[in-house]
Amino acid sequence: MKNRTTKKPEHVVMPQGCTNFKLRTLLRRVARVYDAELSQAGLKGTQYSLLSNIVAHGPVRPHDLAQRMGLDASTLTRNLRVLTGAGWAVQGAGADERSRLVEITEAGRAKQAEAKRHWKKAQVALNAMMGIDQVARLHAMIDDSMAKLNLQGATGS
Amino acid sequence: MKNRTTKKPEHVVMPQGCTNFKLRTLLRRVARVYDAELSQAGLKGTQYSLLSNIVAHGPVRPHDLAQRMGLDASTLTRNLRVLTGAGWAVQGAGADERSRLVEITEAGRAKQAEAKRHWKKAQVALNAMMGIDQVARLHAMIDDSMAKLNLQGATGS
DNA sequence: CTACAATAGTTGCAGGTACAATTATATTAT
DNA sequence: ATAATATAATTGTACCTGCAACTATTGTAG
Repeated sequence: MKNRTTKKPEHVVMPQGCTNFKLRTLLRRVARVYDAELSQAGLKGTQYSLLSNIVAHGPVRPHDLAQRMGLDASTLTRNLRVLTGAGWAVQGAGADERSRLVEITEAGRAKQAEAKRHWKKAQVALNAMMGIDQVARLHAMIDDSMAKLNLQGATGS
Repeated sequence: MKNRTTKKPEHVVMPQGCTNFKLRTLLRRVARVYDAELSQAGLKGTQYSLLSNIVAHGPVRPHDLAQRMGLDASTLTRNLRVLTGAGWAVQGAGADERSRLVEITEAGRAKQAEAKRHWKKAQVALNAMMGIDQVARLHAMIDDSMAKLNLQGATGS
């Protein structure tokens, strides 16, 4: 008899389970890989991301930084506090009296460079564990998902 | 002339960017959809997941619950505290003197049932925003990724 | 000029997360 | 039986996260 599974159906199955939970679980698992490696440079994955973003796009206003990273402004305030406390970034005066400008310090630039080597090792390790094709497809899917969600989230007025 | 793109290449592009950061950003965005809806039942997405897991698999040992959900045991201790504090779950004596048994209460069962309607609305909303095929593919990719990561993570000795 | 609205950043609150260390109990080797 | 080891849960510490409310400043309508 013919194998039914070989005839792939156009009608895709309804998604089973909770996207939120699945995503959360995967993030926890993935973050462990990065955190284990980055801890050797004294950083968490979140801190590395923030530091790198400042290196790449600073000097920058907190507001724009939060926007770019998809963070709540209040979260950024606190995450930034860790970096400034370590002397890796500073808050200067902005064009406005109400805004500031976040800048990287020399120590911050050095720390980011050091941590980048560890980040690379973690990324390569993940690529090896998941398969490089799978990682590339995951990235593409995340990018696409973000684009669609941000479209819907924008106030269309 | 022939279209080059129709000849799909075996060599896939190197993944660009940081999987950890991308995943984290997407989770934050997705969690907003669920949390906004679930807040109408007085729950966070994480609490709903935990509550549902206890409903589905309880009575259960904290250790097994943490394992099943991919949570650190210490995290579970604290997350559980929220549910027991609200009277949605209780910790009974386990078979052992060192272990416990987590059980749902009637109030907990009712709350989960109430919250499930909101969860469903959030999931349907996400399906609509991202496209149902995309969500199904994302789920499949997450499941596959988790399987590969957990294989590598297991101590092969 | 003044009331009102928009923008930028912070704080209060509540909770999520994990690693290291600790406490208590149970199992196993000698 | 006792010491060494393994298992289960918790606590200490530090950080991540977002919503609501607040302060301060800037922009705008009257």
